[in-house]
Amino acid sequence: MGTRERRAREFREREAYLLDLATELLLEQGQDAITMERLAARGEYAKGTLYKHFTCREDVLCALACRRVNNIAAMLAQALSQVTRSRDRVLAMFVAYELYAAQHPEDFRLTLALSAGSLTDRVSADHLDELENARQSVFAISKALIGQAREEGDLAALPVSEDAFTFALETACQGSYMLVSGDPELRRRWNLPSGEENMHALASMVLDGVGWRPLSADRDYTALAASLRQQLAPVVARFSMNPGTTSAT
Amino acid sequence: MGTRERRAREFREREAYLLDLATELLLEQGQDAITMERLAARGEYAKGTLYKHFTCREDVLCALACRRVNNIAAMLAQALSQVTRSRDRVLAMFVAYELYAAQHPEDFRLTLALSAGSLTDRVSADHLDELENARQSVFAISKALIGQAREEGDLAALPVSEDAFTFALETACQGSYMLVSGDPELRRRWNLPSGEENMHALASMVLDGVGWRPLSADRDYTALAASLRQQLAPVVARFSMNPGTTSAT
DNA sequence: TCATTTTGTGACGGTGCGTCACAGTATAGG
DNA sequence: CCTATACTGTGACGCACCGTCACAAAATGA
Repeated sequence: MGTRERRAREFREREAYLLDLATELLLEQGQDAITMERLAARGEYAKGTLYKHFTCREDVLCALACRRVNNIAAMLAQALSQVTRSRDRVLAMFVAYELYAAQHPEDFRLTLALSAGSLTDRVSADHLDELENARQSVFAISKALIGQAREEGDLAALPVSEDAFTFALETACQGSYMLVSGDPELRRRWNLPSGEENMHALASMVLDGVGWRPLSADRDYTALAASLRQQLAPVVARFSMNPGTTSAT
Repeated sequence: MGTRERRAREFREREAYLLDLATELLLEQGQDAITMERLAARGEYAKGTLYKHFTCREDVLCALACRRVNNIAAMLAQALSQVTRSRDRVLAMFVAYELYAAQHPEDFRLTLALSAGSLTDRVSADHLDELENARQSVFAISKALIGQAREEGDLAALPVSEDAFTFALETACQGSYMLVSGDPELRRRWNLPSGEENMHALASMVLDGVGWRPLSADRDYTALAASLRQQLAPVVARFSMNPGTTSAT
């Protein structure tokens, strides 16, 4: 009698169910609406049961963020498969990020909220680990791109370690979306042609600065970005935020 | 009889007093400790009075952030006055930011928390405006540097508008500190030589990429950064977070 | 069938928010 | 100096949410 296994499975399924509920709340009313109270009221389990899965409210947000980050990683992987040359792929990554951010501003809000409070204290070690792993898988994508570029001879020397460069790329990307999504008016105030254009310009500068070939002088990345935007829109849209996307089956 | 004026002055003084209290709470117990409840309990005014000044809790955080941003702007201005050449000054700005971030991690937390929730709804228009102005004054510093570089012929052409470039610089800087201060373990996991070194490397890449002279090949910015770090430490420390720093007198 | 273990519950004490009717105090006019 | 009026300050109140815990219900297996 596999009682043990069945119990474990049911537990996982219920967690997925609860996270689906949380996702609904997030989409309908924003992250502040994700409360233990409402989760219990809307779903079929009482508050006490919720605390069998999550140590606290932040733990729910953390688990939710984890799903999202995994989803982003999958989305990026798919987007990158559309082009071949390493620098084109970097651009594809930026474009995909941008499209995703436009479709799911709440995702970034979630990330910010988690960064703002100190997680480590109250969140369960399990969910924290899971989130960290998910983040690693996103970073791994950038890192693989750098590896590819070096192999193919498009990127000769780096002034810093590959890890540090990976980190810098991600950092710049997320920082930009933070400012933009944090205050939608910011873009207007600063006469930024558009969030996208700005990001690509920054990316161009960094990549040119580091000598990642073909340099922007040798290839029309603006045009490429435009066409990628067309091409990737449906791909990104497929990774929407509807509940269950990343649930176990 | 300047009754009107006196009242207005007293009002401003009380607001400063309340923000001093909030700062104490922030320093002692973190931003979650800043509640209307405790502010009223610790200070000499009742809750109802607090709501004469602030529309809600977030409004307090907003006003507090405003003070901080102004303080950072002042600090940066001072730091930049230590060197003359434009690109050196950019480096000084990065170093100053870094030193400040190390000394006041709570500042960044505050910024993140404000970006995570939608301010515009509940925060008073006054405080929001003030915060926006404060931010502008920080951006203005970066922008002035770009102006200087162009005037002096150290920066020929930009692939984007000056505003966009300014924005990109700030963005990258803040994004990095977000990731680092959000999760102190991140640095360790990624074998980042150090947060500073990483930031400077990124800055170097961007500045080289955009052709801001002298290029890093022509000048030892690593050594300059190290010496700036020594030189600026006491300057930055002077702009500490003790209450009243930015109060009206 | 029933003792035992596991799972699920929701009432409870506590904290914090934002409001509002009222108490207290200053101002100015008589 | 007194009083009517306007302004300022208050804290109790209703509400929402958190996280806990003693107990109820159900599943297990002997």
